[in-house]
Amino acid sequence: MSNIRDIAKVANVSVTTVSRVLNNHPYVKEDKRKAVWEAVEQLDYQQNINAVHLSKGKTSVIGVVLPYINHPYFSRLLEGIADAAEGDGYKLMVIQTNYEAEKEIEALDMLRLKQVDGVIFTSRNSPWYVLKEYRTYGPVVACENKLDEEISTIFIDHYQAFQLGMNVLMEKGHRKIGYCISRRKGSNSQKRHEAYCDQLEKIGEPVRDKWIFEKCLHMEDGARVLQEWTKLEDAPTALVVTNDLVASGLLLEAEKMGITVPERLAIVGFDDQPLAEALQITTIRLPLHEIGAEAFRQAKSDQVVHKALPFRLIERKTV
Amino acid sequence: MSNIRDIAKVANVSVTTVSRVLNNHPYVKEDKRKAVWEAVEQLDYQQNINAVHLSKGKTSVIGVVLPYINHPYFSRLLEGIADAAEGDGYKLMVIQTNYEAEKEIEALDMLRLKQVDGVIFTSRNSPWYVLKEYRTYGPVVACENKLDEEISTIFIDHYQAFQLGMNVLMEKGHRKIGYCISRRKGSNSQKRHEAYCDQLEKIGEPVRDKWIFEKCLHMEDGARVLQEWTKLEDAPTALVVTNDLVASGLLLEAEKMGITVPERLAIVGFDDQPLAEALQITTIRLPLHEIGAEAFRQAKSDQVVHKALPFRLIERKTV
DNA sequence: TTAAGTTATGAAACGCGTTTCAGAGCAAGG
DNA sequence: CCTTGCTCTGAAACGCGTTTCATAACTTAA
Repeated sequence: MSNIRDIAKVANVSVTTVSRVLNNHPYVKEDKRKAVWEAVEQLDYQQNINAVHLSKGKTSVIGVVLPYINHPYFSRLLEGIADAAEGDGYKLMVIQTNYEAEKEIEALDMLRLKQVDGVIFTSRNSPWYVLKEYRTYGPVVACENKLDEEISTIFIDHYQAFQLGMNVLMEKGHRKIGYCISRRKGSNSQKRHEAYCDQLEKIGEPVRDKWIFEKCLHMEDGARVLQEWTKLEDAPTALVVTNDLVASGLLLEAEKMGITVPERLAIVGFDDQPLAEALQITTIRLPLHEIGAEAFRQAKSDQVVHKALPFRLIERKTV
Repeated sequence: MSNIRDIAKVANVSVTTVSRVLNNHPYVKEDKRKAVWEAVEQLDYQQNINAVHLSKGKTSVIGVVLPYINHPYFSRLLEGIADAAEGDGYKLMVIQTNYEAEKEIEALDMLRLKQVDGVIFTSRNSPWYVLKEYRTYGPVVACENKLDEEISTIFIDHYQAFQLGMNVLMEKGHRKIGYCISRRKGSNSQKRHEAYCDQLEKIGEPVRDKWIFEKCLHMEDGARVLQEWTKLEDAPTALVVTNDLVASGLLLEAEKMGITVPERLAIVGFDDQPLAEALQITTIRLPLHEIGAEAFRQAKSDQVVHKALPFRLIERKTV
């Protein structure tokens, strides 16, 4: 393996000149330029990018933290990040965490150790202050509604989005409304819960714990919830559901059980994945791709910004 | 930012000793160990991983090439890779290519420049010899049925798997069978095509070009194909379909059009995604997660191995 | 003609952790 | 008492590209 100094010797110039030529800097005479390229050719020179990273103090790599790679919500976000990163000469390092704090720290440590220039949390388990602690090492961005002066955020207003979902149902006369969520802990989930409680209060309905279905993230979870729903003595007539995947599971299981949607059970999903279109699920479209793209832009910048993106209702046939 | 030499000064030892302490090597007296850790604490030392990478000549990062991040086939593969990489202290760099050759080269260049220790091609567009060219820079693995002495491969036998799909249909009396594929060019696709032709020949049926539906990868493509199918004068009675996603699109569109499955059109999918279970699609289960895991193992090893994994038919209600 | 640029080039310092090798000190085996 | 071998430590070399600074040569404006 030859290095830049070998090239310099063969081309009869200094390493500085070699570096200049390789990086297309000005102020190098044409003949030397040529000599350098010939030497590169002759010695089959391969740059060692790790030396560049060490020298420059940056890597043009962004770390992406996501709990589950194989889930359309996160896949779509990741795609948005990747599409934005591509044209910008950035690479992505993905860290699948399963919501384990250690894995999240591992991702943050990549920032601390200068392996990545920034970190994007598509979702998280670790407390907020942990992200802040690592802020000194570089940009950290989160995909949730927080206005922190150190950490950039990109989000949709989950309170309003959930409210919209509730309103659609209420306009159709529903008063007995439940909801599905992946985990209660998440900050986006909490916003949804607040909206849930507030909306119920407006119509004078109590919050019934049995109507809140946790651990709903995948299609199978939807099927499970439907089963639970059938066993409820006092069951809700409508559900606002984590995402389209869970909504699909719910809908398909309902079909199997001969439960008509929306007559006996109305469903509102989130995301507007292709699946929702195919199954004609009424849903709230979230600009996941754009959230990803903006998250990337934030991650490569040292400025702290906060941005909310719009969502909108897609009316189909489950309400 | 302090470095290892600063630590050495403060702790009154050599950099060698500091390095030994930080890496938990033996042969360091307890008092020096302590002095080093105290200095680390005092100076708030942060290792620069790029220096480590440069020095060691490896990064414990594997590059993963995939055409589309946001597709359950590739997501599931990636998940398998990630799960295997996790316990092994490896990180993953993902490159989304959209099947563009340049992007694939970019991924291979990361290997050449020592940014990654190995590269996994979950699918590719570039010709095979290109991968071989880069083999000198490190392990390259492909997820397709090729027995090359330089490049490791992990795959399922797509010829046999497709054959199985055809047989299931033929056993039910189908003779007019078509198929869907993402792109004809891929080597896995070609195996399927061979199987298709061979099986048709066995029953004396011709290969009808109109019964081969290309560019089928997503759910929407399934809906499109169903529409095309309805317009065919002489239409097949059964389709072997790219994957469960396309099969779902097909099935749901059929339902909308009032076309009964499997009576008027039988469908066999591939993968066995949760969606296939939910929609009761007969499919051929591919061990995608395990393919990913094995691909990772191959990518971190310099030995060239070839491995085929088993598949199996999951009979449900679309045949 | 002189001061002020502009072009061109290289020495040396910088970023930083790992590893080899040489050597010192000490204990166990013969 | 001597040899062998293990414990412990540090100097120096290694991996390698970038960048600053000094300098030289040549223009151009005044």
